[in-house]
Amino acid sequence: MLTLDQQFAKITARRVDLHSAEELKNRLAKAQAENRPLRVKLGADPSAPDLHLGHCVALNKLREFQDCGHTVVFIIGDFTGMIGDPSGKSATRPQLSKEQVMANAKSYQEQVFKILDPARTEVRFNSEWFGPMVFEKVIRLSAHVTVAQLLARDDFAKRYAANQPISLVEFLYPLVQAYDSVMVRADVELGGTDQLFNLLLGREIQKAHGQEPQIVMTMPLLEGLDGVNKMSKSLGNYIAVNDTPKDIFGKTMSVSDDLMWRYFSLVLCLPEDEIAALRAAVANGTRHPREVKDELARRIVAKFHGDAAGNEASAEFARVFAQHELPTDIPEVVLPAGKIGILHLMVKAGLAPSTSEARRLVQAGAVKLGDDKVSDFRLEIEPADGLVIRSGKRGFAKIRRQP
RNA sequence: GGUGGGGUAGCGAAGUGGCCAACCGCAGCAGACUGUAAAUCUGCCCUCUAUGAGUUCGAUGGUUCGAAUCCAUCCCCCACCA
Repeated sequence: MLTLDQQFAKITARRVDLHSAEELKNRLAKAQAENRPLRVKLGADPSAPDLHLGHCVALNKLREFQDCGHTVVFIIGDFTGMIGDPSGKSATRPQLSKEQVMANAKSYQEQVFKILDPARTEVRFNSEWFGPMVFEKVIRLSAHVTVAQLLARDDFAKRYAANQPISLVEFLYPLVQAYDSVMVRADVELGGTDQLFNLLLGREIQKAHGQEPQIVMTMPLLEGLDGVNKMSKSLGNYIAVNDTPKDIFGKTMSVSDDLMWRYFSLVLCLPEDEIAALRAAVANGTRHPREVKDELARRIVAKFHGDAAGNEASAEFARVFAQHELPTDIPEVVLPAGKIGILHLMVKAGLAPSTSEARRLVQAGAVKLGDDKVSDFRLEIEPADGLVIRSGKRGFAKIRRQP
């Protein structure tokens, strides 16, 4: 059992904002005195069931709360998901059917429990309270915020200044999220730094409902594979928790050296002093950055697929990219007898989306048949069984002749 | 309701009768360099039965030898004023 100070230290590690440290200490003490766990809330949008490492930053934190004995209240925003954004302006808020929402929620839970402890998690759907809500209540709720307050939110402020549209729906969503906190009686709410406004609004709305305001804590946003933007599905710079070990490993290896420390901290929750030691080792040349990154990648794979998968992915990676050997699992293309043009062969093998693209690849010198570089895109071959075509560094296909 | 500004390839953004498959930037892909790094440099970046052809510039119809560009109708978006 951790002391209150130990709990506090664990819980507040890596955070950005905390409102307020004082309140959190008091609340932790009170919880212990009353022998009840804190209720720690996290909201999830049910439109995108692809959980990635960016989401893990907050999930890891929730897990730390659980390890201290607290309860996570995981809210699935099915109500808002089913409304969507009727103005059609937001790609992140498509309108979803009940079935879709349920399906997404299910896969959400499967993914979330790779990190969270199901025994200490309460899953709630916000349609439970928003479904039956009457309009009068909505209006009363909206009376708690002013337009100026909303416009103070960073992204709204920017868009407003740039004459970009902001729909009323978007104005309403922070209120929805805030009211969730009231309904689940949240003690703490967690989010990325971009959520700060919404989380703080939760405090106001709770106070208005006679509740003690939740403690608000924000976590850093993890940069994605491009090293600049926050990791997100729409930018395609993400590592999904459901990616194959091979993909997780490969993508992690492409993270820049500068950024990898953040992955150690935010994804693996490695203590700061250990990270500092690793950095020092790399800086003074005792350890090679590639090797350290290999360890990072191995551990991330292990987190989701187990240690064995991590080691395997590492070995496979070394074999294919360091020693330039063929991977063990090359997809096969089944071909009938007869000649085939190289471009069509590539499209058929899934190495290029169109013959135009295949031609570009050939002209760029990216294509190899066996060990020979293909220099003429008009090349026609009589494909041999077992012949390997390569496209770039990571495209492989093996020919299989139809008998 | 009024006024003004818009809708161009994944995104942003030029082009306002032929030189336009459409400048440029970002993203993406490949090559070089490497540690599959990152950064940098170079090339590519609608499709195809491919030194040619086909389909693109909100939609439809029209003018013209020729339209992303002109005209008509329609659809959609944005800001400002009320």
